[in-house]
Amino acid sequence: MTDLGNQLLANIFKALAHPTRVQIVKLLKDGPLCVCFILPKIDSEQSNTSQHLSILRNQGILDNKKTGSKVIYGIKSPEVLQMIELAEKLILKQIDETKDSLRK
Amino acid sequence: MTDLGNQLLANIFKALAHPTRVQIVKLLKDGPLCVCFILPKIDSEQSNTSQHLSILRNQGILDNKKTGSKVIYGIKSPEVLQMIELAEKLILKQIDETKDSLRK
DNA sequence: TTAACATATTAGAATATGCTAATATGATTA
DNA sequence: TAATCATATTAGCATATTCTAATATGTTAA
Repeated sequence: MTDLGNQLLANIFKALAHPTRVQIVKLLKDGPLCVCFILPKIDSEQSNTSQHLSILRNQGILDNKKTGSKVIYGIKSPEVLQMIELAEKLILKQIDETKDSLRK
Repeated sequence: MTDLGNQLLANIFKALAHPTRVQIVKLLKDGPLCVCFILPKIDSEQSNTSQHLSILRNQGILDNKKTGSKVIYGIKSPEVLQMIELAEKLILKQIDETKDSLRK
């Protein structure tokens, strides 16, 4: 693919390259949630969590809708869930390898 | 998953969060290659490319073996190829949406 | 054994990212 | 309309990442 394509791909990975953002995506895996529900699950300031939500939204990973004064975020690109599953699989394999190499 | 798990997941995404590193992984998709083959494909300094290879190796995404003075890098965790494919699918959908919204 | 080759490592400057604290915006309630 | 609630935005500091230039290490060839 082109340089531009690799940059776009890197941008997607960058959006997921933070533990808080991974946590947010996983929180939303079963459906959209109010920010007011997300905030207390996340161990950081309201403004910081809002910034992370905004990064995920700007990359087209999440979308949101306003209802009154509340805002509901949801997953717009379900591919990210599969990407996270693959990364989990990769990590589990690495852990198994490490265990094996300790045993012998 | 735990906080630790989200950090490990984020580390995998971080390893892919650079266009040069995406390009390297894609170069290796059909099999291992010599650094001497990779270097001229990548538009940056030798030392910089070496640093990117090292980041991918440290995250368990690539592995390498020495043969004489040459070094061969290959994909150790093929899950990353599927992760890139999913990210590509996501981007293509976004582009289609953008085209649609321009039309109407 | 010296020179050349292939790759890795290091230091440090430039840039990007993440965080906090403060403030802004917009909806709801009193 | 004033006060409060829910969320977003901004500024600026702290930290992390990226790049270049220089140098180191190990291997092969003369």
